[in-house]
Amino acid sequence: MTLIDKPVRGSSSGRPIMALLDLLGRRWTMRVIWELRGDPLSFRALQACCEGMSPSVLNQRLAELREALIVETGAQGYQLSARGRELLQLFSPLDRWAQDWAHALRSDQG
Amino acid sequence: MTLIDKPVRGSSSGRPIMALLDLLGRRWTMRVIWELRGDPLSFRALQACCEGMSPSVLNQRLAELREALIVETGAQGYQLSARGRELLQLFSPLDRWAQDWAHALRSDQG
DNA sequence: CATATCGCTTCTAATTCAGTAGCACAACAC
DNA sequence: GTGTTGTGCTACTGAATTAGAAGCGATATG
Repeated sequence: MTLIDKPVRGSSSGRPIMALLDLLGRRWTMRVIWELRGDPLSFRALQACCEGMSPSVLNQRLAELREALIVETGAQGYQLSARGRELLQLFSPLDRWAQDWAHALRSDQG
Repeated sequence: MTLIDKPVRGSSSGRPIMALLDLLGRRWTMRVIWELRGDPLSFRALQACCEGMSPSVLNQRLAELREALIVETGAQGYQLSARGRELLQLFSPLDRWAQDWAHALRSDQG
């Protein structure tokens, strides 16, 4: 039973996008992918990047991301797989969007 | 103190992208945005779309997304704001990516 | 009046996450 | 050999988040 077929947390539809949204909708998951956008990082470097997130959760996320073939372990530590870099590129526009968004929030509420 | 300025869960950097990743990295958040890609949905319709997610959590997510100006309430129920639809468009390629991904996972593990 | 549907609240239990301490291993110095 | 340092990672307990069911007040329809 693969990661895709088994009933995903909060989704038993089996549709890949639901499985993906569930995977990404776990605390720190997108952040970890984001932090691996550059050079490979060691476990402890990743931990430091993510403001000291718990090693237990980091290890869990890394296991999930490795099982999902998004992250792999290389000689210099953890890095995105080719597929993972593809996914990251889909996120790249988020950075720009987030800046506009922050500006709008400040105008609206601040 | 705005949503952007206050120390975001797991991030005190104040960088918009971190605030965004934190917001999206909560259970059901991306799923709710995804389910609102079409017509407006009522509270209970959204709940049904999301396989019966807890009304307490749904209400909490809707409040967060409204505060973030991503979701708004219209005559026919909840809908994405213009900004929210922009964000959704950044997600659209995810659907395609997820299908390739599912195929790869099945080849690799299934 | 009764009935139904709606958004939403309240409550408790289950799950997940946070945070600290520390283990096992390897690479170095001595 | 011993000691030190750094690594990936585990184990544990308490805190935070989520799940799940029940139901309230409001509105609409008969």
